[in-house]
Amino acid sequence: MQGELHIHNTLSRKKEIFKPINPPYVGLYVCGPTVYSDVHLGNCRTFISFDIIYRYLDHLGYKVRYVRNITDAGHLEGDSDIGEDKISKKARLEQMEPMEIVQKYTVGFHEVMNMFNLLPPSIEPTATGHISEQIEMVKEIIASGFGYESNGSVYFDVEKFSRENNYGVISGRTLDDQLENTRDLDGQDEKRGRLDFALWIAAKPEHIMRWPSPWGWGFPGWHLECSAMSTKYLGQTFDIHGGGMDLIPTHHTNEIAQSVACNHAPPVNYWIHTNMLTVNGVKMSKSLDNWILPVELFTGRQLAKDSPLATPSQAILGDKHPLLEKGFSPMTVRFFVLQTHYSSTLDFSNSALTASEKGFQRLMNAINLLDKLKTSDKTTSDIAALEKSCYAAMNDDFNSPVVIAQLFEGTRIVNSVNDGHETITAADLALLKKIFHTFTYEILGLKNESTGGSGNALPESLMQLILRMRADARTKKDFSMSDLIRDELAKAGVEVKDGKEGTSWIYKG
RNA sequence: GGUCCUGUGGCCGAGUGGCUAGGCUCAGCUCUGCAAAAGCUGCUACAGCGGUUCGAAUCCGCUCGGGACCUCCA
Repeated sequence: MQGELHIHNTLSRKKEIFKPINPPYVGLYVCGPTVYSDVHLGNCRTFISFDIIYRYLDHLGYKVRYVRNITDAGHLEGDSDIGEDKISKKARLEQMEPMEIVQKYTVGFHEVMNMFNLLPPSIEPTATGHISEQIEMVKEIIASGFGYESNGSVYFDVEKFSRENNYGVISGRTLDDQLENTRDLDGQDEKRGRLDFALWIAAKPEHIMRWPSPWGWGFPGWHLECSAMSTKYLGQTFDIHGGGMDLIPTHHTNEIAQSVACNHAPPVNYWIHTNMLTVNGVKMSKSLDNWILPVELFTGRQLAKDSPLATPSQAILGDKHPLLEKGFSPMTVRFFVLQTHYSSTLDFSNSALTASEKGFQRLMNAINLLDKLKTSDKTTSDIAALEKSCYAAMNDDFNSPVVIAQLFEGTRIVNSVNDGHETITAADLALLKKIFHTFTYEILGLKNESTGGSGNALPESLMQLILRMRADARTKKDFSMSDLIRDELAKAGVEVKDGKEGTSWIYKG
């Protein structure tokens, strides 16, 4: 009824018709954050993108098991497999237990996801909670001949794997190309091949985060957790795996190799990768100094240097942020993100955010008007066609910008009916309401932040009183009084809108 | 250096062979005590050069610009 869903698959670099392995069940795995620092806006962009993918699959009636991991161990600092665990390092620097670091940033992550109105995943497994599964997987890989031990660490033999498998199946790169263009890294004596990566890493006694294994005390390699946990919860081959496109050449390449070596089956049917968020055309990343934290974006101010906790509710704010002219609400940011397709780079700028803020308010105003529209015996616009266009857009690889364009067509209809330029039947109005609610709230996951018109009883009755006094003043041509009321309300964040049917108001904050 | 992606109107941003995307800005009009809101109208673009085609922003080639990955990164 809603047509076929097409998904751009990184493996084929083409849009393919989505066919689940075991309908109506769908397995969806997304690489989650490493909780050693705050999530920045670029991370949020990816998770927002997969939130609408999850929501739309759910809307289509699929029973989705959405797994998004928390990486709380095994992610190395530096550019080789001999560095320090990022969480251990942060714990040492902040003089905290590693699990305190993990807890602190996990709580912050959840709070931000909540502000952006993301649905929680079905399962949110942690790497440290699945050490034994990872050890079992390493054993399997060694047994299949693709892993080898060296001084208490275990490495994956990429060249051997490549003889029978396409190691670069997802990156599109050949082994020769990768061998030629890989830097020589220090301290790799333990590895047989320069592309080999760590499955298990031996830890020195002073290392805080370490676990016993058949190869001695150590901790798992970064790529292993996703293979182990996706296999455990979604099976050896599952439907969709997602993540940022910067994960393709290393993390996902190695993840596929491990899974194939262990399970002898391709792990994933559809790979979805989101593009990067840029600032002035350059990727926002943790290593560059151009990142913006959600709490900074919401307030327009910089996080104070001595802010103890990075959860938005506990943050201490300092001066105005150099990249921000003002603060933008979470839903404005979410709307801004969804106005670009997930596969395109999204460039951050104040003017683009401001444009989205106004557009989003216009959309919300139209939704607020829906309940006040008068119906007649004829509809002048094709509402059914609008619904069809919305589904067509979502089915075309989750094209949220086009869905939004359709919702603005709906906005135009609502406003025209409200102005008396167009008419709508009761049945079509019901359909129009359904379209707005389904796509704006349910699928795009937006919510109305402003409380205007019909909201709480007390502010509503107070506002009606004030607006009646203003109307009286206007009737008596006491315009200095009516304008004073309007201007003072504006200062308080309340915008009054005079229409043919009287005056309405909205709180803009 | 290698691999890949990309260049759309004042700004953001869809669109992969023919049919006005959309948002924001700006100008005019309608409505209005004025303003705002809303509606209508206008500004009608596809980096440059060449090729394929009846027809290209869309396919191919070259040139120029931007970016990503190759090292931790969503």
